[in-house]
Amino acid sequence: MNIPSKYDPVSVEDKWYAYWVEQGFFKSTPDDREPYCIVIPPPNVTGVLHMGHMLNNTLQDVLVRRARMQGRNALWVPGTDHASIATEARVVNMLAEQGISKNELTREEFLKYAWEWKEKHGGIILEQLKKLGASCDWDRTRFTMDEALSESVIRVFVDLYNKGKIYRGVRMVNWDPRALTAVSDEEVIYREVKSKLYYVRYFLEEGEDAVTIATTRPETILGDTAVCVHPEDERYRKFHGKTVMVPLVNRPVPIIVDSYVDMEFGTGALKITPAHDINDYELGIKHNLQSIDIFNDDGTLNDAAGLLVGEERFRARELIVPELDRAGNLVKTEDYVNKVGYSERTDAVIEPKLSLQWFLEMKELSKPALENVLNDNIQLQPSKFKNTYRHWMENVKDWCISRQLWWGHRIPAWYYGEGPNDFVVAASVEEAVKLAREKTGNGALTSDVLRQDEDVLDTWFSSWLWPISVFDGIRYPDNEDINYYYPTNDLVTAPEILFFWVARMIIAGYEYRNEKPFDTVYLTGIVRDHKRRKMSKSLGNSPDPIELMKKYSADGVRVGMLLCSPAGNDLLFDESLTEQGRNFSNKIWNAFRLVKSWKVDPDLEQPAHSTEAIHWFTARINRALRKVDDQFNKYRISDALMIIYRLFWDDFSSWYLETVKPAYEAPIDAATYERTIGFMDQLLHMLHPFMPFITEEIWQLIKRREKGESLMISPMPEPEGYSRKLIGQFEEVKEVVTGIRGIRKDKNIPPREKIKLLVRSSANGTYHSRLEPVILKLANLSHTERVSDEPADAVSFIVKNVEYFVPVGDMLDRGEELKKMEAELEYTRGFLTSVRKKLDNERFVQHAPEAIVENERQKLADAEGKIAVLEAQINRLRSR
RNA sequence: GGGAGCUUAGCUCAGCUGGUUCAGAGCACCUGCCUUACAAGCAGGGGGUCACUGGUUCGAAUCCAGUAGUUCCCA
Repeated sequence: MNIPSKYDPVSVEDKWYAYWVEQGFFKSTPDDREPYCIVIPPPNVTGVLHMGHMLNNTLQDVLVRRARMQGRNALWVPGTDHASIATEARVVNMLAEQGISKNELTREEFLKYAWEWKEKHGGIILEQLKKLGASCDWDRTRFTMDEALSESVIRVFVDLYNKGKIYRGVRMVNWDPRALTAVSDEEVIYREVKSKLYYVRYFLEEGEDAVTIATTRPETILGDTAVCVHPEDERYRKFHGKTVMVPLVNRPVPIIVDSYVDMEFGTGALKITPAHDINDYELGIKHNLQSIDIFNDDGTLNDAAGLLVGEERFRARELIVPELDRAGNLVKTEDYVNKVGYSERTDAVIEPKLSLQWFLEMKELSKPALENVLNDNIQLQPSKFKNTYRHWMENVKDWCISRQLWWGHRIPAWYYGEGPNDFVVAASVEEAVKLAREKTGNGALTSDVLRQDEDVLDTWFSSWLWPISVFDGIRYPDNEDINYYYPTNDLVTAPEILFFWVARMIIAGYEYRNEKPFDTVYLTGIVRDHKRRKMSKSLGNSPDPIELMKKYSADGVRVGMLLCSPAGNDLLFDESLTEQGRNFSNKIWNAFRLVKSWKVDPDLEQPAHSTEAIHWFTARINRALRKVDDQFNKYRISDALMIIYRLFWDDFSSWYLETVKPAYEAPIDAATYERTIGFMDQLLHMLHPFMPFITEEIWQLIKRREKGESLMISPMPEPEGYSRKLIGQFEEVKEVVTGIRGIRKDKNIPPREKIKLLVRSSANGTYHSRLEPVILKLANLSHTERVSDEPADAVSFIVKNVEYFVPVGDMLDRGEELKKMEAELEYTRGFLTSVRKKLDNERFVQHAPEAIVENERQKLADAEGKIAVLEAQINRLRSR
């Protein structure tokens, strides 16, 4: 077999992915095994793969592949969400390019375009995930607007409404004047902008006195209904209870007193516009103030403003300033930097606006969701997010679930009149007619008079059901799938959506299944560039994942992502990481090539060094298996990978293979060969969840495999007991070998030149002669000799309590040797002193645990022994 | 403005309930090697007052308080 010296991932990846799909290895149906289930955080149907998805989905694939190999019935459910605002914006833009305006279209016509767009572009991201190796059960792909899922959403809405949890009300919402819709708090992005602070004088109704306020939004003065000061602010004590006149419109408004006001900010006096500021709104309710809405939906001023009617809000700001100046109200203007909210979708400045929306009451619903995270029934990884979660849940606000859009789940409310309560909520028009007849007492009422609400539901109002609705558990709460897979096991997602998705799924889980939706939430970091900037399209600092995979292979990119991704910490992505991943692939490939190149001679005896290396590596691999288990239990995927990385690269390649490797073109004994193949097999298993492609390729090549066999469904090795002592002894061997190599390098003794090693070990010394063959092989020694005296002209080093000497003849530099030894002597003496100090301290001996004290005594003895040896050596060198 | 977190090697991070020579890993760096698996590599090596100040303790990177810097969440 001709195996190329460089691994070529391109053909390999497509080949094995196709094979896995064709063999149905990703599929899962309920059976009597223990299930392991992940539901994908559904990416936007408008989305294309970015680095955040890469990280997130790599992690999910690692978890699900590992669980599958551990014998669990593993299912990863893929899908997308409909992304109401993003998709609608996308479709509106596309239509605009064709010269079609949305308001020329009927709802039905628009939706037809939207569905066409979805069919054409909606699956891109899922196709891209296949390149990454994602082992999703594609037959179970779901979309939040699939019939079953849509019906579930509507049912839930009706149910919550009937439970009195959903209400319709006027509230302050984040209004996007360009998209003409309310957006949720989470869809508002705050940015610092340079603006101005205007100081404006409000004259008292009676007398000449005035109160000066500072505002960034002078145009809203027209909607002012109070001025507020702090109760303890001496400057304004005399104004309590007085009335001031709103500038320009001369409306008398009260001066109210509230400790909400920040005395340090501006002048310490605050103008109150309940209709256009959320804090003012709350103060308005508290103090029973009038609320005057001066804006139209598109952000222009309306009749209620009284002035500048029809002007756009920012134009109005420019216009009102000179007016205020002319009227003698403007005191001064200052430059000021403040944070302004922008719509995530349209980038329009968000206008706080009172509007009639649908809300879900959260207080009661969220109780079990809070409780079960705090008591770790649901675990957040890392747990630091518990604090944040609690903070949010304890202050949870009602959820505005309506959006003024067409793309999405249309609100199932049906109006039959103009009154505020002239509506019914029902899953179908037939049901609505029935309810409306009951409610009105008009038995002749027909569907003709019913008008369905024009708005749709927030996208999260469908994705909060995701872990249930992908199994159709809302419509059929007792079906086989939901009973088997729910609650799911791990959810992997970004902390950014902890509240508006994760928390809400937990809420829905308890409400509709009376059970958590998942055991553990693994929160990933945010992918940033090496300058800590978030990766974004507009900055152009995000590599294209598909290109990256072409360049470094899917396995390489997976490893690169994982190497830098401790849970919950941001990861600073750099291409050098994927390069490291690719290099690792190549390392694995070459180890495979080496093993594969060996010719077995069945008559050959197993050399002692191989026997010992096999014992050692068996212990080593079992220790690694145990450590990996431990890291996975703690969701430290990055560390788990690093353990395997080092196991393969250092222990297996640099130590084990170098020990058992036969001389060039010499054959290997059968026993060693078999064990080596066995180790390779175990290592491939351990690596597979991280690097599925290269491991499958090698696994298929290393032995003859039958059709239908695959590493991905082959059981993961389980850790067995191992000898810690053996590992420790081998560590000493490594030190000896390294010591000899160091001397070779120092003295320019070529690696190929055989040298001898002299060993001096006292009776209680720990020279492990059983492992000597390993030293002979790795250090390329002719032989070793036990000595009792110090040999002349030799460079020495000490490992544990054994002295080693490499004779170097006249190459010995006495001065240098002395210096080295004296330095070591000095260090050891210092060490001894610190140990003595501890042991001389009676309180230490009394208070510290016996094991610790005993250990200090051992350290003392070791150090004393070492000092004696060093002193003797130094004297010897000096006397020559 | 309220809350949470972080600060350990040039970079990114481990370091659990204080105690094994506890100051670590990976990458980067330096030196020598194209040694017939691998230069995408091999061998060897240097590098940190654990942000600062104080406290608790026989003992602190680890616990407590304060200070500085920094990030995130909420408003």
